Amino acid sequence: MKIRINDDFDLKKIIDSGQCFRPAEIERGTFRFIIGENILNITELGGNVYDVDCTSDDWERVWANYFDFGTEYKKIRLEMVDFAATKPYKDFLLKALEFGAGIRILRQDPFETLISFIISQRKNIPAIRSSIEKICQRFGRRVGDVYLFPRFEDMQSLTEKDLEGLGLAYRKDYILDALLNVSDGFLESLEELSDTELIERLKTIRGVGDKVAKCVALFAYHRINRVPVDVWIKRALEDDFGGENVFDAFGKYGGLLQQYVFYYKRPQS
DNA sequence: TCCCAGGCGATCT
DNA sequence: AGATCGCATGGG
Repeated sequence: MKIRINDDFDLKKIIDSGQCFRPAEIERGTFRFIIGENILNITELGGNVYDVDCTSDDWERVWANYFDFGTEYKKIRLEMVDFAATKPYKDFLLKALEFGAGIRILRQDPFETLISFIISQRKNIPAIRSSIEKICQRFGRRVGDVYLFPRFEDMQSLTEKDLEGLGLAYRKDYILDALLNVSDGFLESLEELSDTELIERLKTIRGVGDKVAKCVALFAYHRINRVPVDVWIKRALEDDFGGENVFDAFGKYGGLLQQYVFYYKRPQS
């Protein structure tokens, strides 16, 4: 099925912006995304046209939400460009907003996002991907040549021993504590909470601090005003913004701006 | 080889 | 409340 997408939509940038770990460019111009038990192969045909290997029903039901087509990213980006132009650090900001044009914030699965960002601490992105892929292969259901990310039910009775050999190191305990907490609709119940309450609840899980909680809030619960501050954002704040927290100034889009800055600041691997 | 990674919890002041 | 430190492992 062919589709046309007129808004900001750059698959490679979305994948390389550090918000997700499993999606990949499997052939030149063809990308694979997975959410739940849904697998999508999407190919760039040029001229804002894409080929997708799903039904129009699944596109509307699953993928339009996942790619957040209800939000106009180009419009927001241009608003941010106008606002950035009034700032003393505009040179860096304008370059970041241009460089990252096409980035969107995916609406990802909360359980996968939580486990993934617990793993992410003190790891580089290739190492994170490696650990997550091993988890999928060991505990996830196989669909063709793809392993789904395991559901909570697939992991709930795991012990520390089951988590060996996955490159998790001290994070094993954190994942086990997350599994203890994440039951009986815990993650679903967070949907209705305010941003600050959501983050506080997530931080009750061992191994979830401010940074990981904000990543989950931003990437799974779509709280696009929450700003995870990692080493790269810290560096940008010091190197490029004179220590001033620019993200506050952008208010409700702070988390989105954070994503542009992260993508611009982090060297491409 | 060596450095460092989308941090966190414990332990101080 | 804020600063410092150890942490296990793997990727570049």
